[in-house]
Amino acid sequence: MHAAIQLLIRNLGTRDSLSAGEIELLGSLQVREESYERGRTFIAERSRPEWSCLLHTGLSARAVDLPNGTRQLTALHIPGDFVDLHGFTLKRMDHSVVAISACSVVFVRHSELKVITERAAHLARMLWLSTTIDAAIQRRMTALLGRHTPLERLGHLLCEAHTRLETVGLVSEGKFQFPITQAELADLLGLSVVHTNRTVQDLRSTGLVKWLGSEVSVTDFERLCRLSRFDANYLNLWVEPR
Amino acid sequence: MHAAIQLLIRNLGTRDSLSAGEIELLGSLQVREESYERGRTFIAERSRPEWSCLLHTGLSARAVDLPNGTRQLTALHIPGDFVDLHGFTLKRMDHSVVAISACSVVFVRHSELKVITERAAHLARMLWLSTTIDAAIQRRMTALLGRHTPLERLGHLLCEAHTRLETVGLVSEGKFQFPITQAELADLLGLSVVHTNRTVQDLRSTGLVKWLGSEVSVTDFERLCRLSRFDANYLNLWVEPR
DNA sequence: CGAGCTTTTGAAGAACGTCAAGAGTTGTGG
DNA sequence: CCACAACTCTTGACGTTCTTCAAAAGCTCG
Repeated sequence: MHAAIQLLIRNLGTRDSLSAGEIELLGSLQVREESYERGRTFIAERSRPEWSCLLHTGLSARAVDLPNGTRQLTALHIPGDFVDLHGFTLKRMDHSVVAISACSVVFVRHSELKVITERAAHLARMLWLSTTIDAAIQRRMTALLGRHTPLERLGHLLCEAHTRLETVGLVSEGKFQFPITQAELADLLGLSVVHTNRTVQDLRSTGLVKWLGSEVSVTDFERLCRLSRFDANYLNLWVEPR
Repeated sequence: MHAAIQLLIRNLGTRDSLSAGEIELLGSLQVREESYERGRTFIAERSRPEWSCLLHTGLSARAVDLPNGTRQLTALHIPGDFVDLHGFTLKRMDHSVVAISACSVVFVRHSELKVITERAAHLARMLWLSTTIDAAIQRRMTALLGRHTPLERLGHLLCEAHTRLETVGLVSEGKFQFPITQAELADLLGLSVVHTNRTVQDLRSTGLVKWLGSEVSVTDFERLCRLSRFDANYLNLWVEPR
């Protein structure tokens, strides 16, 4: 079984237990693996993919490009995320997907996903759940951009990254790799690069986070959550029949 | 068959054709109808509904309430929207749903939706699609708040409302009912009430829109789209096998 | 070592929020 | 049918936040 599929199983498994048959079915999916260098747009807006992609390693983001040359990154994805499952139902992309760091990505055929909806209803609901959790994350992002200060947005992003990375085993002693430039952060937070830089400095000066190069170390997660008004409820991190 | 279910069929039917059997299945769903006065929160954050709601008449919105007493409205819903289908997979609400105008709402049991996923895979994919289109709308909203001017946000909101209301037959001669206060608009656009008011006046002064009381009349949709950088692609308004 | 990125700093101006108050509108009860 | 209360919309003044522009400093990779 491909390691990316194992991450997906771990990801889904934090929301409901999967049967042996379901795990076997996921393991039997034919996958195509690709690697992309940093900055590469590997799924284009308006394209009609016949495969959905699952992030194996690295960071990727959904991007909405605007006519005036700027862009908004609307979501950040981590290993184990079934990034482009939305494309399975949407057919035509309304956004693009870019590699924030070097990425290794695994593709699954839509035709195989369709079979899952026909023969494995519970597993299909789990994949559906994966897209609705993405939507819940997107809602939180909307609220952050609409009604939160830059410092809260940045802190919230780190709280969320910390929490999600932990579920796939990519946090140790509060530390995790977070290879993203401040220009990309700016596109995520809806700020200018200059103000993003000042916000990063503000956050550093709280002492709750150490951030050197691409390594982030959260030294006081509890207080960072309070500062950022972060509450993990929306991530649905509990096991329950779905 | 309940009129709200007919609206849903019309809504889904703009994305793929439904078979007679699927329509019959939707028509056979047991529904519970409720009416709510303007301003009422009828699904609470953190609640665990066992029913999903479908908007029949009126406007409703998803709301994320913030600790400091403000809120962000993250989505606006119109008749025919299966507003709380997200709750079917999420189980516990990450946001609340409020009536923007007086609303009539129809509820469907999660247990019946579960049966659809087990016995009607294509219809289930259509419901899944409904939630991923919601997610696409949410992405657009995120981009609006992050990288668009207040005038573009407001214009885009009207373009989207116009387009979506048209698919359920609620626009005639460019006119539609849009019963929302400027305070609620402010919570949607991520602005203060004062600035929202000035933005509404800016939009009126373009002459592209007439907006008196709760009636909006778009006098030049094409130019309003260009002003707002609106492109309906993300609404998935074409029929295609899904 | 040097080119090209990334981060950082300063200064000036535009955009947006807040506060305060007046004008208009709607709904209700006498 | 009118009067009043409560909400909604509008305007002005002022302060803060954030962007833009420009440039320097630091870092990375050939």
